[in-house]
Amino acid sequence: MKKEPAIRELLHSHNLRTTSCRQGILDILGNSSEALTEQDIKTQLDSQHDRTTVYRSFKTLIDNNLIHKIVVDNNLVKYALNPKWYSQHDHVHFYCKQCDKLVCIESEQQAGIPLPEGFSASETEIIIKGTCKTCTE
Amino acid sequence: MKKEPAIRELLHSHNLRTTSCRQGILDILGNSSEALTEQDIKTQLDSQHDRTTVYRSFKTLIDNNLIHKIVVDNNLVKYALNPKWYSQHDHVHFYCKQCDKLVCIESEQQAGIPLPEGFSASETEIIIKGTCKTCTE
DNA sequence: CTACTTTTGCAACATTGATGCAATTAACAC
DNA sequence: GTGTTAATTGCATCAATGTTGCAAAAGTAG
Repeated sequence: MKKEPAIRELLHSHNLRTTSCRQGILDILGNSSEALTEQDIKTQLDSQHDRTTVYRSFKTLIDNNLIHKIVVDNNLVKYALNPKWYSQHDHVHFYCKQCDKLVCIESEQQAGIPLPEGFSASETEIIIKGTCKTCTE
Repeated sequence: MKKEPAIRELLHSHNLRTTSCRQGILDILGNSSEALTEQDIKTQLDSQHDRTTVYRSFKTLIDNNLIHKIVVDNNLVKYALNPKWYSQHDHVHFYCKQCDKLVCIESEQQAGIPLPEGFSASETEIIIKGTCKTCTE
């Protein structure tokens, strides 16, 4: 759970001003164990903001590597705070088809998919779909 | 390279009528070694079709597992014919950051990403980004 | 508090996904 | 080939989202 001074500091360290929209987004995502949709976040924001402002806030935060965006099934869009291990490991997302939840999973193990001759990989995006723990029980 | 009778037969086996739009899309994708954007396909179609028709044709073909859709970087959308091995193996896409090409890669090896307790996977979507053979040379 | 720079809100526009409905077309039987 | 029927198209229309320009408002440093 991120507190205001921490958020302020985080933004400041990226040369970003502390605005209620950015602060709210980071706070909401920081308190969530799963990725959230734009709607989820908008309804949780205490102050109303223009659509463009929210859009630009997402963009700024993404550009500064504070959050990231995940698209599932080509149309479901969710956002998540970048975890501490964000850049160290392969980034894997798990999507539960039953409850629609999307969570980030730390994967220390390289996926290790063999590529044809001459191809070289720099990034790998993985979305695993299935059933989460809660829905299995 | 798919010929018209083959396409007709393919559509028929899925209880779909042979329309010039569907036929055109399948023909174009069948002759392409890479995934194409909606624009790519539209410009290659000989007859003009309404936006909705093309949209619905994609939808129908996707629903019937004849083609699939790939989203890269959350905004680039491409379509590809479903290869013969489509359902047998993990489906891996390779996206070349330099030339923007997107190709399907057959991956016999399971990605084998470890999931937390209680989570079970049914599908895995993988996009590998990097440099393709042509751009490396 | 002031000055300066960033950020917001609004207008505006493009693209894409999606649906209802009447007109058109494909497929099948004859 | 013609006719019948059901699928498909084209058009209108709407919602959601991405994007930009610009003047007003707000954040920050001194």
